[in-house]
Amino acid sequence: MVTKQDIKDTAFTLFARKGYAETSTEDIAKALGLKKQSLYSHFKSKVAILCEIMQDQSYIMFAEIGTKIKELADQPAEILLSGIANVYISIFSNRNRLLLWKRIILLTGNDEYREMFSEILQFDKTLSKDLFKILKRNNSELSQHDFDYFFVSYMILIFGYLEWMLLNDHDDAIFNVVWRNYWRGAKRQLNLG
Amino acid sequence: MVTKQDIKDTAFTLFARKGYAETSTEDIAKALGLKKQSLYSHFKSKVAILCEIMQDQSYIMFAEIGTKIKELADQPAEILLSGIANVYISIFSNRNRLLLWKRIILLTGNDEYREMFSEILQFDKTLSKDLFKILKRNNSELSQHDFDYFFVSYMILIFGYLEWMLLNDHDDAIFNVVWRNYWRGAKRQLNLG
DNA sequence: GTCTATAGAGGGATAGAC
DNA sequence: GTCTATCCCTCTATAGAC
Repeated sequence: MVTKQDIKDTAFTLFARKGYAETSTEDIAKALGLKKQSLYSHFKSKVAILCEIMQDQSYIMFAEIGTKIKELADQPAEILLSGIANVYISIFSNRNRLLLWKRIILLTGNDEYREMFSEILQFDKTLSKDLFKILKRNNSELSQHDFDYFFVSYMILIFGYLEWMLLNDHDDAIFNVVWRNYWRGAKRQLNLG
Repeated sequence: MVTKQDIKDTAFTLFARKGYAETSTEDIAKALGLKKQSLYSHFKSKVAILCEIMQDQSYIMFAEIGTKIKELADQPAEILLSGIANVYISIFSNRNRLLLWKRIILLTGNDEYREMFSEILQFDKTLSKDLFKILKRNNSELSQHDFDYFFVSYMILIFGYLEWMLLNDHDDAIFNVVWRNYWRGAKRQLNLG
């Protein structure tokens, strides 16, 4: 017997590799040894499968990053920030997860799906607020303005590295070099250098 | 009368905003005031439209970056490298162009399209070779190994910023800050600092 | 929960008149 | 070069038997 989770796992892989529109309900069912009609006992529509998958995925991401922030809140800024960057990398070392997130970002370019995933993609707003509070604690001179500029370059580093991981495998040595060079500039933005 | 270029322009916009699979030949024809069957006098298939569009787009990109490299080959490294980064940004300030390129990268995750666009996406290999030659000219101590590490971080900066532009508009002030911080670390990688 | 049957819409593409 | 007519296929989804 096929469970809801089985369907989500299989659809996750297919949506990630082929794309949502390019994956038919028949593709999903076939991979599970089912007829496509049987999926409708578990989900009311195809898009409902994608929605549940993305809810699970965003929950995982929010939880992992939230945990790491709590764990490192009292550490020096570099430890905290490189720690969070490494959580992003560890989460998206799962190639299918990386592909699916990239696809979801582009789905929101389509009116039909814009509302559906916009909330999930706003996580950086939450992260920005949390980080500012923590960094301000150890450095009361830090202005919102300076932090905002820093945060953009921090996101660019992370998303740039994730983009690179689309075409290359993650490589700790490379990321460490990239991080060290990045941090040399960033710590000045945070008035730490 | 509708020209081939009209069809490419309209399809370009629709493919970029909705996605290739999500755009039907009828969508394209309707936007042009045509019946979908009329497109087949100009193109032999739907995918042929996408291929021609991407050939045009890659030609534009290769030409603009190639021209800038020649123009700045004798300038100091920072002028050359920030100049090329700015050409990328200027090219992809066209939001539809940025969306379409991101979609093409993901299309190659689909077996059906892998071969079709893999060549276009290898441009960074050419760029890497050209830049190494130029930088080596002014700094004969530069090793391939050091350059490779530098080049990864350079691509991460550019692609990270393009990713950021997906969700925000380009902002010269922000890019300049990001670039300055980046360059502080990068010039050491190139033994210039 | 899985199946068969089927609805009903929309997809890409071709033939041939004008 | 654009049209109408048409083909054949695939798609999502529902109804109802087991």
